[in-house]
Amino acid sequence: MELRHAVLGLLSIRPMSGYDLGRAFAGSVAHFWYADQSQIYRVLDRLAVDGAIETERVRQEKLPDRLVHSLTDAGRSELRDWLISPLEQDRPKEPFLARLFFAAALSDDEVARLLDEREQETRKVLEQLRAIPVPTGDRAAELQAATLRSGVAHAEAELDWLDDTRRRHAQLSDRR
Amino acid sequence: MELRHAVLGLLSIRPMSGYDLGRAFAGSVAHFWYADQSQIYRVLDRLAVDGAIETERVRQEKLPDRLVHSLTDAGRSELRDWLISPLEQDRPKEPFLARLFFAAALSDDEVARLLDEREQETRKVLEQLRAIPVPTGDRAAELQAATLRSGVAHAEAELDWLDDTRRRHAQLSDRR
DNA sequence: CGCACCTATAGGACGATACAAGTATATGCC
DNA sequence: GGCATATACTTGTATCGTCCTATAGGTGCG
Repeated sequence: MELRHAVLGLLSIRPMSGYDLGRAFAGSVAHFWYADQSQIYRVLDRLAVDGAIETERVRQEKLPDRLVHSLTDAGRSELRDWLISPLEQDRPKEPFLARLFFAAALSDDEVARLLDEREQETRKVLEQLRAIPVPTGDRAAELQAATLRSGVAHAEAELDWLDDTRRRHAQLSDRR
Repeated sequence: MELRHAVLGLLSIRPMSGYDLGRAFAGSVAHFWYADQSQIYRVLDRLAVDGAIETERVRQEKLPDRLVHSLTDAGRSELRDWLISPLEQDRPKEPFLARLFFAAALSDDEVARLLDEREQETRKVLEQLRAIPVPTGDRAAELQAATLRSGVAHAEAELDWLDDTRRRHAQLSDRR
């Protein structure tokens, strides 16, 4: 049900086509939400059936028509209800941490490689976050900017932790 | 497919019943993996069919029999292959950040409440992490302890970010 | 006895998801 | 024309995940 809310949220900002939504999930909200293309359209179908959105076909020159979706009052109301509802229960699934937890079967080199790979990914995420234009100007923009700062803070914490973990792991290797 | 790997990982530590696995997912690995009870048994069934585990019925006094599952060579090999395979692509789904991103429709109080609730959850997570006994003694234990330290580092980063975000939000409210 | 809780395992129904494949139009290049 | 890329939308299918339900045995309490 959660992609539904993310889509409602994006449509609250402005009316969008499925393709626009796909681009948003690949860009401006990629730091906190991923969505698969086929899922996006499925969610839109359901939202339309439920009366949460309405759809207008917009013709374009030299490009295929777009189906532009906008929130209905019901959709806006549903979004608001979700925003003020209790936070979801945290149900972590962290493959990297799982790998590290069970990594005793690996050699020191293999563990070091795992940590290196994680660092590379983390630095890449940090770059991507820094490439997202920071919204400015009003309260909505500030709230959006806060999500980017969260991403940066967590990536930086991860890099610090990686340094620490590498140091500890190296000491353990030396002692063995 | 990822719960499968987590189960293989746990069984690499020692043979366990489905119930034991359930307790591990609620306890010693809760900080990085959640698993639903019914999924656990389903995964075990599949692992057995695939030859990755073998199962022994163990009788107990005053308690029901247990079905204790242990890794086969194939299962151990599968786990190892996963551990050294490339890291999974990060596909975030962060309901809290989504809520914050789309929170312009909320009042200042409602936003503040959202941040408060997030803080409470984060403090709870921190407590839970601190309640997990820190494994010590060997390399495997150190790797496991590293995952706990990651959890703590991220929770602390989150609390810092919350302070900062609250401050910024308060300033914005004052200016409005 | 019923209830609560624990140990222990299993399945149903439904929705969500990942990954793959498909359709259509347009432009540019070989 | 075929291929690549972009814009735009759609569907198939197997698996996964959630939440609910069920079974069985044991202990302790009112």
